[in-house]
Amino acid sequence: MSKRYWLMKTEPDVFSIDDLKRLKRAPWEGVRNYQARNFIREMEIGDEILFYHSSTEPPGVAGLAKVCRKARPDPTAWDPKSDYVDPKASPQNPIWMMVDVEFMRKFPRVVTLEELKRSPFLAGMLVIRRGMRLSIQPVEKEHFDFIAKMAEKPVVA
DNA sequence: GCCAACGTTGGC
DNA sequence: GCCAACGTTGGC
Repeated sequence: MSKRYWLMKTEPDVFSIDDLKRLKRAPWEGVRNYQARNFIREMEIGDEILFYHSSTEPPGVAGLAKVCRKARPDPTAWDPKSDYVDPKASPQNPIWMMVDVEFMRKFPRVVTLEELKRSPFLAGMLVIRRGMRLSIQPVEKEHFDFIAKMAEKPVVA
């Protein structure tokens, strides 16, 4: 199975690229959407991730990470103290899964959602679609590479 | 803070 | 199984 590419959204107030840089590796907890969960199941070690900051100003891709541990049950689903608790989940029926992710790098600048929308090359990316709330999305390698390059260049006005 | 878009829930 | 009501996401 060849390497795949993903975009993963997080609110930086909750978990940011700086948090991952400090921790080096971390479990990606709290995914509570079936479509996103199914993508988590497909992830392989070494898959690369666009680390996307949402609900912040500006929203955009803040850096890169990679999958460093395959999917396993997300124990926060049955932790009553967790914000992500789901009464239907239990150790016998975990429902929700998580992978561990490893820091690769923080971009010298955020590649903003606005820039992604403006780039003809990136037309068709899921993240720029109106109403797209999916927190984990597959990404084309060409788009992934292009965004990594954008991060190294100044914003085109 | 607003609200469009979408997912989930639950009555029927 | 339909679909209205409700809750959440996340850009703006």
